[in-house]
Amino acid sequence: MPENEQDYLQIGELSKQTGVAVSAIRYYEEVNLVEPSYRNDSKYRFYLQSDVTLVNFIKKSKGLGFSLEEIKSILKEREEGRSPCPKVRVLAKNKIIELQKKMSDLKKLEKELNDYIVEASSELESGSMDSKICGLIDKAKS
Amino acid sequence: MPENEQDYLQIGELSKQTGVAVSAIRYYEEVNLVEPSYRNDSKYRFYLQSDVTLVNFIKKSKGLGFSLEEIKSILKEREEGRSPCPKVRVLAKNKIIELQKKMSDLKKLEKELNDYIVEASSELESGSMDSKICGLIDKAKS
DNA sequence: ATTCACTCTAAAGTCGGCTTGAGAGTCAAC
DNA sequence: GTTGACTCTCAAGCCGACTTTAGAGTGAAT
Repeated sequence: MPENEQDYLQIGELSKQTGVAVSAIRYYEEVNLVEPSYRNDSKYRFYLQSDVTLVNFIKKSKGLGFSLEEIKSILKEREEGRSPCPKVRVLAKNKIIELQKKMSDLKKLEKELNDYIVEASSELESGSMDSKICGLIDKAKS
Repeated sequence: MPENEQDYLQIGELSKQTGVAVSAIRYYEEVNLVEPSYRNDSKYRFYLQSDVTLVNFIKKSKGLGFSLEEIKSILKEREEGRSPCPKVRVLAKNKIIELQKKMSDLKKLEKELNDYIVEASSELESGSMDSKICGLIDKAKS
């Protein structure tokens, strides 16, 4: 099929160019995320340059918190000729909302801790720090 | 040891009051996170009211993305009499930074998608959408 | 005395996302 | 023609955080 094997990457090269382990790339194939564009007689996988981009896309998306299943569904949409963008945008929006909630919760926790530290050091001065060593845990009502 | 068993919660009650599964609570004991304050002759676990707060703290922290190990280290500091706050603050700060990076990456992705959609629809009008069905993947360079 | 909900332990299973191991084939260089 | 780096498959192992299963004991009510 290929004009010329030099135009293709072997799995090790793809791994090097993306920083994704060979075993992981093989795993992506197992879950139908990345297929080599062909295999030679000795079953060696050969990839296109565009697969570098694809694997990088997977890597990036994973880093943003998408699961391989989510990534797959995006890719499937594209395969089917539909633009994946609306789907990606929904996923991205949800992820952003999720992260925003976490951040605001964390900021609340941080503020509680700051408040506590102030409290604690004034109590330290007045010499009665015994019982509530850290208000933190008692504040975890929710 | 206890004055009165009524003052204590059995594991099912603790589970109900926290919304954390019985099996999960037993697991927390296995990894030294939550110990029952005593056990009766038939090995039943009995917990203090304060363990409700503790389990809720674990639940909350987990929700914020802390691992059980991280939570344990916070709790250990407290046990050792040191105030866990500095540690918690460091962990919280790191978590916030992590989330901020993810959010900014997601926002970048979202923007790329918006840009792409504009591009795509103008290309649609001009009638040449063939090759780059979605710019998304080709933009995943990083 | 029996039913029934609850509890116990120990071990195995689950899920996602891989990695590791074993054993074998491939390929270019010396 | 052998070394060494690379590739292959298939199966098993690993991590965290649990859940599930199996079999047995407990405790209160009927």
